[in-house]
Amino acid sequence: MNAEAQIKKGRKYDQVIEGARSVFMREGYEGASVDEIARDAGVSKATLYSYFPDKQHLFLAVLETECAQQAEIEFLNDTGDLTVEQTLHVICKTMITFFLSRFGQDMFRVCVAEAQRFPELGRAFYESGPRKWGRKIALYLDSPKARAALCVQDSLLAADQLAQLCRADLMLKVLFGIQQNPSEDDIDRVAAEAVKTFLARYRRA
Amino acid sequence: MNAEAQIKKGRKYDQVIEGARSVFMREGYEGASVDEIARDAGVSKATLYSYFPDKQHLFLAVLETECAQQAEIEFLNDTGDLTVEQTLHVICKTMITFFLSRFGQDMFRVCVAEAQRFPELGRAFYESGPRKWGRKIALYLDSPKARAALCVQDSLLAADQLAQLCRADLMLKVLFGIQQNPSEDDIDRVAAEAVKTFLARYRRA
DNA sequence: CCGAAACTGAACCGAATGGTTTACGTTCAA
DNA sequence: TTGAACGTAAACCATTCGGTTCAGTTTCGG
Repeated sequence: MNAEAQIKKGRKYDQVIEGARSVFMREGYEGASVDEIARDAGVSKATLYSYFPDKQHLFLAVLETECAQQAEIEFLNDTGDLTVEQTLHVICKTMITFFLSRFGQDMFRVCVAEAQRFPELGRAFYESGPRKWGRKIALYLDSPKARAALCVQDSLLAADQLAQLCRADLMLKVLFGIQQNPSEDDIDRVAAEAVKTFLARYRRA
Repeated sequence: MNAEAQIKKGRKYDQVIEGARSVFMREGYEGASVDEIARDAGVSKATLYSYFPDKQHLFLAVLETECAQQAEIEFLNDTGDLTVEQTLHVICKTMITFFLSRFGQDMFRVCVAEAQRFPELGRAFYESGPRKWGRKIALYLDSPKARAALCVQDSLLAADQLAQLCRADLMLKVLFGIQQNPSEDDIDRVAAEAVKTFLARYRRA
C-alpha cells in the first residue's frame, strides 16, 4: 500500500501542477504558454502531456486544486471566551487578510478573468469561496451565543454584507495596484469599521 | 474648421475602436487576435495599423475611452424634494444597476484581468470608477441636507462602505455566472438592505 | 473632375503557439 | 538481469500570432 495514496500516476505530478499554478496565476490562461509551464516546472513537455490531455485540462486541474485549498481555510476556531463583537472582529480580520493575500488576490483575478471562458470555473470558485464562507458566517450568526446578542433575520444576506464591508477601501486598491502592502493597522481599521457598521444594524436593541 | 474636431485622422477610427472594444471585452487582451478585431470592425488590418502602432496601444486606447465613459455616468441628478433616505436608495439602485450591467461587468472583468500586465490601466479604472463615485457620494454625505440627517466622520470611508454594501449578494453571483439577469425586485431588495445597514450606522441619533 | 489621402485585400514574414513523436536514459521491483 | 514504467531532450508538425508591404480601389475636398 502506498503511503500517500497518489491517485494520479507518476512522481512529477505535483511539480507539473505547481509550475502550471505559478505561470497561470502570473500570466492568465491565454498568456501562459505550455513551454513556459514545462520550463518552470522543471519537466519536459512530453511528461506534462502524459499527465494532461491538453492545456485546458491542466488549467482546470490547477484551479480545482486551488479551489479545494480555498475551501479549507478556517477562520472560526474556538471563539470560546470571546464576546460576539470580538469574534466578529476576528472573522473580519481573517477575511480581510485573505482578500489581500497573494493567494486570495491571484485566485480572484484569474477566476474573474476566465469565468466567461470556463463557466464551471466561475461556479467552482464561487462555491468554494464566497458561498462557503458566507454559509460559515451565517452558521455562526445563527448560533445561540450570537443570537443572544444579535437580531438577524436573513443570516445569509447579513453574512454577505459583513464580507462586503470587509472589502471596503483596501481590496480594490490592492487589486488595481493603488496600494501595495496594507499594514496590520490598515486591516484593523477596516475590520473595526466593518464590525461597527454591522453591529449598528444587527445588534439586539 | 471641421465640425467634430477629430484629432485622430481618418473616417474609420471609431469603427476600429468599436470593433476592438467588442473583441477585447469578449476575449480579453491575450485572447483577442488582431485579425479578429479587424474582421469585427469591418476594416482591413492595414487600416487598423495605420491608426495604432501595435496591439497594446489599441487596447489602451479602447480602455481609455471606456474609462472616460465610465467617469461620466451620473447618478445624483436633482435630489430635490427627496428625503435623505430616498436619495440614498436612488444612489444605491443606480450603482447596483451599473454593477450588474453588461458594461459594468465587462469593464470590471477586463480591468481586473489586465491590471497586472498594464498597471496604468488598473489605476485609470480605479480613478474613473470606484474613486470618482466614492468622491461623489462623499460630497453628498457632506452636504448640509445630508449632514442634518446623518452623522458621518469619515465620509470617504462611509461612501465606500455604501458602495460595497451595494455589491452584496448579486454582484459576485452575476460575475461568476451563478445568476444571469437579476430582476428589478432583486435590485430593490439589495438596495433597501444596503440603505438600512448604512443608516443604522450613520443616522443622526 | 482631378489628385491626394484613405482604405482594401491578400500575400507575406519570422516567431511562437499547442501538441506529437522519437530515440534515448533512469529507476526499481520481480 | 530483465523489462516495464517513467522521464528526458529535441526535433517536428500545422496553425496562428502580431505586424508589414503593396498594388489597386474608393472617397472626397477644392
